[in-house]
Amino acid sequence: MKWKALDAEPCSIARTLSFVGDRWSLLVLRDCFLRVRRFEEFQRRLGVTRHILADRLKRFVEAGILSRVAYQTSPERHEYVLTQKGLELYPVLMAMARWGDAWMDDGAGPPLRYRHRPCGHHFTPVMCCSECGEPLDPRAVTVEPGPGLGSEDAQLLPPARQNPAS
Amino acid sequence: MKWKALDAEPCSIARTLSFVGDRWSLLVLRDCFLRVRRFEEFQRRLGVTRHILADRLKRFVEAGILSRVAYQTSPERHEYVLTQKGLELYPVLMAMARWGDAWMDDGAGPPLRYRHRPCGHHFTPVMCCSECGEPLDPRAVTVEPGPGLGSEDAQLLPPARQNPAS
DNA sequence: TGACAAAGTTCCAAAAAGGAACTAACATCA
DNA sequence: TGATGTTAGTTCCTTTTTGGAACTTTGTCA
Repeated sequence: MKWKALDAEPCSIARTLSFVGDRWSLLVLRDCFLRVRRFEEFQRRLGVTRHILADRLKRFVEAGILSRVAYQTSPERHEYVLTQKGLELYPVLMAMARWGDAWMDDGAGPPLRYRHRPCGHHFTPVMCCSECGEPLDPRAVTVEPGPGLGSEDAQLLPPARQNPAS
Repeated sequence: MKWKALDAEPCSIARTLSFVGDRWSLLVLRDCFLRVRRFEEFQRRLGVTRHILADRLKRFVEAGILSRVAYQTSPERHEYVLTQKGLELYPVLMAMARWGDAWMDDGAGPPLRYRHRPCGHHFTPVMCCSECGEPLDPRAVTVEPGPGLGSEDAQLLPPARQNPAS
C-alpha cells in the first residue's frame, strides 16, 4: 500500500493518516495549536528542512486543515492558521500528549501542563463515550460494520470476537 | 531534527511520535486493537512490506508497547499482543477514527461503528476534561510550563498569549 | 548602496520504503 | 523418502522521501 492509497481505504484511521501519518505533519500541527503561524517560526522551532515544511504547509492548505492568510502586502506575506477542520484534530494531539506524559517521562515530570479555563483546574484529557460520558476502556468497546464498509471489506473486521482490545 | 532525537525533546507529543510517527506504526496498532496478533495476518491485512512489518513489531516489543508471546513450540511461533502501555494508545487511534469519520467521509458513512458495552449505545469518542468532565475546546485550554520543561526550553511555549488554539 | 528579512526553491547526498525472492524450522501428505 | 505447505522472518536491489546547505525573490531600513 502506498501513501496515496491511504485516503481511499475503508478505514477512518487510515484516511486520517493520509494527512498526519508522518512526524513532521503532527509537529507542525502541534505548533499551530501553540499559535505558531509563520514559516520562519515553524522552521526555527522545529528544525525541519525548509522544503519539507513548505510541502507540509501546502498539503494542509490544500486539505483545508490550515488556511493561508495574508498579514501584509508589499511584499505579500502569509501566515497559516487552523481551520475548523484543523482545530478538530486537537483530540489527536492531546491523546498523544497524554500518552507521552504517562509513558515517556524522563523523570522530570510533564513538560507542559494544561488548564481548563471553564473549570479552572489542571487536567489530563480523557477519552469518553459521547452517550454516557464514561471514560472509554478499549475492552468495553465493540466494533460493528458501518454503512461505509463495503461487503468485500468485511475481512477488515475483528477476526473472532467483535471486541477490539487485546 | 532526526528520528532519534525525538524522544529526547521536552515535548510529550514529540516523544510519542518517536514511536507512532509514521503511518505503518499506527496501522499496525489499529490492527492490534482489532485483535490481529500474527505476522502473517498483519502482512495480509495491511499489505505492508515484510521487512518493514518485522521492524515495526520489533520496535514495539522493545518499547514495551507489544509483547511477543509464544503460542506454540516446535517450531516456535509467537504472536504480538498489546501491553498496558500499548492499550493506553487507544485514545490516539480513536481520536483519528473520529476525525476521519467527520472529515474524510466519502459519502458512504463511517466504515465502522462503535458500541459502548456498559451503556449499550453507539457512540463517538469525545475528549474531555478529567476534572469537570466537559468536552475540551482547544480555545478553552491554557498551556503552562510543567516541571519537565527546562528553563532553556521556555521558547517552546506559545508566543504571545498562553492559549493553544488558533 | 549594502545589509536584512520572510518565504520559499533548487541541488545533491543519505535514509527509508517498496517489491520480490530467499531461508529456516518444522508438519504433513503421497 | 521426497515434495509441498506454513509461519516468520531476512536479503537484495530499486524507488521514494528526507536531510542539509546554498540560492532566489521581493521588498524594507539605515
